[in-house]
Amino acid sequence: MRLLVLDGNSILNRAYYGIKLLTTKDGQYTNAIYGFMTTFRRLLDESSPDAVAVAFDLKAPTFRHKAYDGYKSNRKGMPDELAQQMAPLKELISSLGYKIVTCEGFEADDILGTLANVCTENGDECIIATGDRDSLQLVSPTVSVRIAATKFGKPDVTVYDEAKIMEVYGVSPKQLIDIKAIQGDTSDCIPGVPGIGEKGAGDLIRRFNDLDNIYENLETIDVKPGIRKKLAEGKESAYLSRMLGTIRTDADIPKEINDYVPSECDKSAAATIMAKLEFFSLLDKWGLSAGDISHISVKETEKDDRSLKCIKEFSAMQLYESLKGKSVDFIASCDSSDITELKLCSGEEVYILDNFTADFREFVEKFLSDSTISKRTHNIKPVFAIADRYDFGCEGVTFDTMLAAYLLNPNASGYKEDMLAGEYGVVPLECDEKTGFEIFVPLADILTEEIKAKEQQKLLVEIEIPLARVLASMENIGFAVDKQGIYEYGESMNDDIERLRASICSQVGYDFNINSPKQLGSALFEKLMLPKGKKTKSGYSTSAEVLEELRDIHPVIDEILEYRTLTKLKSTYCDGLLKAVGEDGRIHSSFNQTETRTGRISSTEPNLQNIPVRTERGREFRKFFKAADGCLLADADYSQIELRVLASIADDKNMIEAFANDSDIHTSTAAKVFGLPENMVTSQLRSRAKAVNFGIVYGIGAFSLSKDIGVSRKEADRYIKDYLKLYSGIDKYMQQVVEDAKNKGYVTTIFGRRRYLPELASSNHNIRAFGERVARNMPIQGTAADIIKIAMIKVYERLKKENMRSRLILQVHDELIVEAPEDEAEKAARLISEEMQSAAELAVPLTADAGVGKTWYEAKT
DNA sequence: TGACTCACG
DNA sequence: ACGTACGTGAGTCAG
Repeated sequence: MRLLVLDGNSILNRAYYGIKLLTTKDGQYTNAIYGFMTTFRRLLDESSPDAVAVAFDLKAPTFRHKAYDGYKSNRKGMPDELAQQMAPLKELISSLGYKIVTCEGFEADDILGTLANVCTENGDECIIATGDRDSLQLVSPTVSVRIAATKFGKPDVTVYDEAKIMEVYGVSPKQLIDIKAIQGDTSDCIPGVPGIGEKGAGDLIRRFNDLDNIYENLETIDVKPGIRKKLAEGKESAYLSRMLGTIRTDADIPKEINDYVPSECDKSAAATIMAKLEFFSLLDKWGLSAGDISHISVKETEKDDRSLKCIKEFSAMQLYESLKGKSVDFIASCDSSDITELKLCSGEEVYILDNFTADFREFVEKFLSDSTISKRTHNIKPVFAIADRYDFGCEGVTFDTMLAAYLLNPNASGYKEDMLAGEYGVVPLECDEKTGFEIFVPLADILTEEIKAKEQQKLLVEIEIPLARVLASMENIGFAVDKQGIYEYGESMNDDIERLRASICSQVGYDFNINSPKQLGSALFEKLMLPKGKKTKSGYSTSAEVLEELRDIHPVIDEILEYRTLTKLKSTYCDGLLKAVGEDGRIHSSFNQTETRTGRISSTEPNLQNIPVRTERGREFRKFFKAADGCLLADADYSQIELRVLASIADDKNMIEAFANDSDIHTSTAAKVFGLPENMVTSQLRSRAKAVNFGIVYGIGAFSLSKDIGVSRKEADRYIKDYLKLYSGIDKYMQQVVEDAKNKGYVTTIFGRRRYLPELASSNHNIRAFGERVARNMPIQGTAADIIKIAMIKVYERLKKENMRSRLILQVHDELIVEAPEDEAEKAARLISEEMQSAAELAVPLTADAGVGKTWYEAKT
């Protein structure tokens, strides 16, 4: 038999400190449970035990030896964020079928010791898993210890058997107790022999075997007089320490291994707990699925007495007539280009229509385009896309559970319906058939209430839902590219890349893969012995930032940077984009509306929001992004939208005035901060002021600012102080927003978009500091995101209203691109910048600069 | 699959 | 004493 014994407290503790704080949206902390479960899973997979025991302290702190009151008295109690994770974890472990073991008067350690002892006696194999090195003393021929740590959020396990302990410590497991008896352990309040530490203690035991032998022969052993004296004086303490440091093996717990064989997993209970904890990614790893999540258990009292009934016999067109003016929920199944099935729910009646239904096409078009029918669904964008493609309307959409759930909590990892149902405690309706509505209807009802309660109705109905239509249209239209041009550009780089590769390898002295940070690191820092800068988790950093420092030291560095630039351009942009060109010669990126925590949209497959621009060579690439034949591109971007939003939110007199006067904000800032007239501001001073302005938006620290602009930390600190004195409204706002966030647990944009900040409650300084920066940044970045979303909707609607053939095709956070027939292009450019400027009324004017050109390169001003 | 690097706002 | 700016996505390596 093989028994796996976990030290629950210790592993939970390691997980807590190793993983950034996570919470569910109700504020239940979950990071330690998550880390524990990942480690647990890994231990099970690695050791395939026949039996498993999870040991916990009964209550913390317990006293192992009443005789010594000081024991563990200086151990801090567990932080509350950790303590409240204990109960759900135990529940989860039990529901998965594993035994939890506790024992009055004994710590988890002692349970480990007792079970290890049982196994040693019976000849069973025992694997102890803990985060605590104390347990290494339990190792025997049949007992091994796995030290489980959570490093950077990942489980990490080191196996210790007798040989490994000998290799690391040079002693047997039992001798570890004697080393500790001399060395002591402040965290456990074990005094040891004062004046002798790790090195001395190890040395003594390695040479003289054990504590008894040392004291029996104290006068004759070969040690320095000072050590002998300390040993003599510390004798009593040493023996006390040995007693304290010895793990007990007599806990009163079941000693039959068969008692620990896992019982069957209660799938429904386990999946439901995981859903409540929002651990959807764990379901699969524990052999569970979303289908196991029980929706019943949550709020029995609020059970809905509605029930649904599937209507089989009906005529599609009569049904359509009867739905006019009603509220209808629908679930559309789509293939790559069309709706294949449409399920409807009106009141308590459910209808299912598909390709075999008579008049299916006609019904779909009439139903979707009828604005008198108020519609709710989950994920409306693909439906808008189909309606757009076949040019029938899709009107009357009043609610989207996916978009609503995103607004309620943009931190979630996903927005699938069954996940949401688990999260929001949905109780399914009674239904004579599984249709999806038994979950969807109550979910939509709950989310509707939540959205109202949080006053996000307008955000949903006036921004996100209309935006989905715009995004669908942008995806359908795509961006025309010069495929041949991209290909030739890529081919033309091959020779340069090969030349650089050969030159770099010859300078290093051997062939290696320059793309591998590991191989490059050893080439630079071991072969060429260049001074190493920052380290990463797995070796030397070879980032551009580090290499930049080495530029003057070795000529190969420039070539590596050049090589990196070229291969990046080739693989990500040439090869990557070519793969994404559709049969129509256009790139149809996807725009994700529920991805970012700030409210921005993101672009994937391919990402068109990171096409190079900062260097001329990269910017050339935009020459391949072109307007269709007979068309031009009109491009407009906001000028300093984030700083304008900041000036407005913070209501800062000085900054508002600067924008009102249409000053160059960075020059104006420099002039004021450095006390010069504007015409005396050098480009260096301007660029420093610009860096401070950026830093302020990001939540700033003096260290990062100094690194960014290459001044001393002290000087950077001065800049920030002067800046905040000058812009005192911003100073006040930055303090206020963090305080509010700590009180409320979230921050908001001026349009009511929220982001929850569990990080602010962390006891870890770094995590908390991160939360504070986010609190300062999100209202700014998020409000800017809201504004451009409004602008996109306005541009889309206005183009339609004016019967123009120009179409919005891309958004890059503060920039919009429209493809316009040549004769409309100038008008389109004016129209975009007008709509962008009037998208929101701030305390400062919004400005947007527009340009027109055949390619993106030309159009961008 | 995660780490690293680097492209963008 | 610690670690170091906000928000993304993609390609590559290596375990």
